[in-house]
Amino acid sequence: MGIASRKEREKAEMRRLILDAAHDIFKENGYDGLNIRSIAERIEYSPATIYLYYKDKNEIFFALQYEAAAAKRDHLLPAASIEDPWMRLVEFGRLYVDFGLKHPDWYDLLFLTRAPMEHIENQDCWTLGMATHAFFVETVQACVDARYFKSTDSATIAYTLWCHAHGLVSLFVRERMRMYPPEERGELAKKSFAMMVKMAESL
Amino acid sequence: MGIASRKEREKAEMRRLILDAAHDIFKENGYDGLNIRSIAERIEYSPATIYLYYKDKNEIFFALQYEAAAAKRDHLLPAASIEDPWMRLVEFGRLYVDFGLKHPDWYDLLFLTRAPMEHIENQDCWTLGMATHAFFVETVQACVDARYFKSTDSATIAYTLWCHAHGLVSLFVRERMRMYPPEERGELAKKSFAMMVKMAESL
DNA sequence: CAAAGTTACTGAACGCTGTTTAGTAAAAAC
DNA sequence: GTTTTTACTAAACAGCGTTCAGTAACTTTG
Repeated sequence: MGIASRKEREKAEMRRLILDAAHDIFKENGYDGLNIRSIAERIEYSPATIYLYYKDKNEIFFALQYEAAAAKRDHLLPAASIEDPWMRLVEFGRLYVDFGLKHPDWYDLLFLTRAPMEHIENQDCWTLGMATHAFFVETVQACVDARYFKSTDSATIAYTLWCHAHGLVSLFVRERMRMYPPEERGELAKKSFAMMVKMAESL
Repeated sequence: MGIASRKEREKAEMRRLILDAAHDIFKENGYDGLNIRSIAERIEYSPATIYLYYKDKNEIFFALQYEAAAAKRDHLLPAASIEDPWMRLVEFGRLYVDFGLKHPDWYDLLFLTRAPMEHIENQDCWTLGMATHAFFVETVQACVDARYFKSTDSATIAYTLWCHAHGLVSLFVRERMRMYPPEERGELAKKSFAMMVKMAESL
């Protein structure tokens, strides 16, 4: 029992060690700088060893995505405690955009990476993301229930708001805003968010 | 003179040959399937020959981006002839989303690829994209001038509309809509676009 | 405690990328 | 006809994800 459980613990520790290294490298050098050999070098093991703990690079990628999803959830958490559904929705949106602009690499990992989406539905990161998304949709539904909107199509409302926020962050993250001077971009994002809130009020 | 100009012509033809091959491979196998060796094989030259006509893969990538930008411009062209600025704006938006959903690979190439953005401002594809973007902003301005909106901040209006359209297409292209059944996605996109139009009317 | 069996790890390789270099054969210039 | 320039390629390099045979340490067994 003792030895078996120690082995199990060591296995988990090693997986953690690998993931932490991957995490650090990703933060320092982005997705492109992250490769098996760089992880191996950092933890002072051979590249082959990585494969004894993770099936392939995708598995590490999914684990990283989970970290990002958890960070996003934590970032949005303060909004959850706001009583008024409309205020909660606005703050949720503000924090969503804030997360994207503050952590472009993580937002990228979560929403803009092409990577291995094949079976992402079965991954923890997807489950976690879904929970956050469900909370968002529920908040919109709460607004509908409280007659904050004329429209009652909460699904479309939620989706439309998400499209705007996601588009806003995506244009930032993938640097498609070069037609606007860098110093104006933040202001423009704020104005656009405010405009969207205003528009939603008269929805 | 004769020989020099023939050589020049042959050089241009070869560049065209390479680009067409790259274009076909991209359409068939996506960005990931596109590599120097596959281009070389298709045109029946050695990989090294490619480098006599294009500095590196990025240069081919930029040329492809230009093709995509041209295809997008052509797709949006029908909107340009609509007299009424508001009708023109709505049709422009509709066609923009339509282009993204019909040609996800090209939209990806234009707006979602991480790739070499360093000096894209100097590239033809950027210039072309800017022209299209300028037309869009001008249309919004025309709407403002014709008092279609209460707000007069045309820059923010244009940006907000773009964010929504871009977000909508991006979520499709990068497959982040798996929480919605496939058969509902198209309908949801349509509803969301209609909602955004409605919201813009009361802007 | 020693022998046998199992586990953890690695060096070296494979096949795939983008890219460079040295060399060759044909075309052009003289 | 000789020399120079051009067009092209085979082979290699470095870096990637991944696999495999082999080794050394640890665990179990007698």
